[in-house]
Order: sequence, then C-alpha cells, then structure tokens
Amino acid sequence: MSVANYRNQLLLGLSKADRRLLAPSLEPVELELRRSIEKPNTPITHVYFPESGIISVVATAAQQQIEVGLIGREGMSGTAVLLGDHRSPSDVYVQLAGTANRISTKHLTQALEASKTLRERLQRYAYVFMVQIAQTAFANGTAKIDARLARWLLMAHDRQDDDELFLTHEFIAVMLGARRPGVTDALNKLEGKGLITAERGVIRIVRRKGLIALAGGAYGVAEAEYARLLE
Amino acid sequence: MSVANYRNQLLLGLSKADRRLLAPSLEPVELELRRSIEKPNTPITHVYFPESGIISVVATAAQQQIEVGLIGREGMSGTAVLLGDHRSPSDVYVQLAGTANRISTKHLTQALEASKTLRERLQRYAYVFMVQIAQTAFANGTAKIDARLARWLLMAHDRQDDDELFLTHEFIAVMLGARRPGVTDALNKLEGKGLITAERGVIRIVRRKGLIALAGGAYGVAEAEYARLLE
DNA sequence: CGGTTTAGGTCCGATACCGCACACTCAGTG
DNA sequence: CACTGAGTGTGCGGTATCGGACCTAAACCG
Repeated sequence: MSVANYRNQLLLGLSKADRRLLAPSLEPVELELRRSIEKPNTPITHVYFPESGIISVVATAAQQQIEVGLIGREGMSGTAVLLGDHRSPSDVYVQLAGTANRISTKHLTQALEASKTLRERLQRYAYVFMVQIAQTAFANGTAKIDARLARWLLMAHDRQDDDELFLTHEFIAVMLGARRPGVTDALNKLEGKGLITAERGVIRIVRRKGLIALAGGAYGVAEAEYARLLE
Repeated sequence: MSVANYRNQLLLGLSKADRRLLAPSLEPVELELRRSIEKPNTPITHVYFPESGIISVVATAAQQQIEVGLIGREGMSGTAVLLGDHRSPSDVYVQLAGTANRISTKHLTQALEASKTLRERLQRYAYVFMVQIAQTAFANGTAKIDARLARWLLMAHDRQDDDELFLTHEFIAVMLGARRPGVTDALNKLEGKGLITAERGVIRIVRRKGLIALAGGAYGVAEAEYARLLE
C-alpha cells in the first residue's frame, strides 16, 4: 500500500519521515466483526490503525461489560504501548467490520524510540483518547439511555463515510451497559423524533444536529480536543 | 525540603538523578479545600504532586458535574502535560485538604525533555490514571450508588493514613453525580452493614473488605495496574 | 419451500433513583 | 444563650430502567 493511500487520519497526519519509519512495519489486515484486538491482561502483540470500521475498548468485571472508548480511522488501538505498558485490563475487539494497518508492538516501540515527533504526535492522540474515556464516564453517570445512545451513534457516524450503521440492538446494549429492550425503546424514540431511521440490522443517521442536541453535553468535548491537537 | 522527606510515591519512586532534576523546581504549597488546580480550557500553570489530601478531576457540562478521577499522594495532577498538551477540558480542584509540591508546567516540560527515565515513569502513571478513569466509566455505567460510594471511599482511604474522612454528603453527591439524599441513604446502608461509621462531617472506614465486596468489580483494577507498573 | 435462527417489539411487576420539599440537629457566633 | 447556618434525615409522587418472559418477523439455509 502506498503511503498516499492511507485513510487513517493519525497516519496521514504524520510527517513524511515518520510515515516512512512506520510504513515497512505496517501490515494491512481485515477487521472482521468481533475479532479480538487485545485480551485483558495479556501482552499486546499488535497495534491497529483502522482504515475503516470501529474497534471498541470494553471494561469487563463480574459478568458486566461496558464500552469505555471507541476507535476508528481517526486513531489507533493500544494506547497503553504509547505510555510504556504492553497490556491493558480491557477487552478490545472489532465492533464494526472494516480494515486496518497494524504494526507489531516491538516495531512500534522501536519507532517511538527513534522519532521524537512520532512519539509526541501519537501521545497527543493518547491524551485525546483519555478525554474520550472521561466523557464516557460523564455520560454514564449523568445521561439517560437515549442521550447515551445518541452520543454513541454520533461517534460511530464520525468514523465512517456513509450514514448507515450496521448494528444490532443487542450489540449496542452491551456498549451502553443497558438491556436490549431498553435500546429498542430508545431507538424507537429517536426514530419518532426523525433523527434516525432503523431497519433490521441497520440504523441510518438522518439529523445529526438533533442527535447532538439530545446528547446534551456528553458529545463534543473529545471531538473538539481532537481537532485542536491533531488537525 | 530534603529529598528524603517526600511522601508522594511518584516522586519517591524516581531515581536519585531524576529527583535531583525536579527538586529545585518543586515548591511546597497548601492544598486548601476547594482550591482550583486547573480550570477547563485554560493553560495549566503548575502540576501538583500531593503529599496528602485529594484532588478531584471533574467533568462539567450543561450544569452537570461528575468526578472522573481522583489524585492523592500516589500520583500527580496535570497528566495532559505529560502527553504534550497544556490544558484540559476538566475542572480540577482540591476535594480533601492537604499539602503538595508543585512544579511549573515549563520546568516540568524541560525536565521531561532532559530525562527519558523521568518521562517514562510519569507516563506510566498517566496510563494508570487512564485506567482509573475507565473504571469510573465502568462504575458509573453499571453500579448502583452504594457500590459507587464504596468504591469512592476506598479510593479516598487508600490515599491517606488514618481511617477518618472529613467530607459532607453534599460533596460526595457531586463526586458521584447523585442527589445528596441518595448519598445519605447509601451511607446509612453501609453503616447498617457495619462497614463504616458516620457522624456529622466525618466518615470512618471500619471494614475495608466489606466495602471491596460491595463495590463489586468497580474497585481494584486501577490499583492493581498501579502496583504492577509503579511499585 | 419449510424450518430454523436471529433480530426486534412488547408486556409485566419490581426497584433504584430522581426532584422537591421540609424538618431536625449539631456547631459555632454574637 | 438564643440565633443562625450548615449538615443530615425523611417523606412523597414520578419515572427510567431493570429482569424476565414471550411473541412476531425477517433472514438464512438446506
């Protein structure tokens, strides 16, 4: 794959030199639905830069699961590696199929050693991801299901080109830490307001502005930080 | 202040050389209750290494406030600076009075440039703090108020020497994003189980194990990461 | 084409938590 | 020593969400 063809914004934002540094180690891979990217407390072997699709970072404990962050073509998995660790307590897997370029933890670590500018840029992303997680904590603590759903749909929508998201209520329920029927209700509510349309397995975003309003303060902060630091 | 006198574990864990690098720039300060450490979207002037007391990182939006992370003598404020930013979208202030050593953002940045080992160690802390925030997201999304309260009390207790926490229900309510009477109820529930005792303005931790059990999976993950990476 | 799987909708009672309001009580202050 | 204010306890109706179950409908498969 030629350098110019990357669609991952983090890779695209690198200097030519930094991109050349990573390019030989990058390996294109398919992101199949549900594919595991990181297992809790297990060494991270590769770090993924999605070209399309979405990767979820999910906290798991006592049979409970809930998404704490999500990664698309704007970012990368494995931020732990950027900060000197080689594992994480979270489960990380593909939530929306797509493609990615991945690099082995070893090669990435070497590249980070070799280039200060690379390190700085990727660490800025790590910071933005931290803000995203903080926003998730905020949303989970203060917002109702429909607002959290709106936030989630917006974040997913930001990470792909068209307006159709291929997801089931079941999966969304896990993401939000809610019951599946609760998600069904919330989706119907959003559809009733004309913000989305939904069919079996497909959700179509219709009015982003309405979704943003409904999400309240839970959406936008991390996105603004990203724009400020990485664009 | 002599090097040996630090009580902040992050400073204590540094190599002698790194401690010498920071020491001349460290300035002892009082952490008065409610003192502001960082304002949202305003340059971070100083980074604080608490010796005692607790600093809260609070996400604010649309008149809603909720704590996403908390910092005591095990850590430092201003993780954004470690990752190349100089502000953060969160409100950061003193939640439990104490003392700290602080360093200007400029001096810290210079020291991070000068010492790779310093940078690596502090960035590992930043990673642990990120895990803590993720746990908050988990707790907020899945746990009931009494479990979240138990988690919060445990985390505060970890960060001081004795068993008495001087807090009002009102402040805890803000931390948890709950109503004040909800906190009163939850505290009474914990007291009924013999896990704590409470008087006006004081909460005394009695049975940590019981609190940990009640907190479910919401407590312990970030603490384990800290032990693994920084002890 | 008929059977099976998977996704979605709906209904039930229970409950945790909310918003709001008000009463009590302890601790300091004039 | 009464007064005041902050901290705490309590009550009440309303509602979001839960846990569990069940039923329909679309898609898939031999």
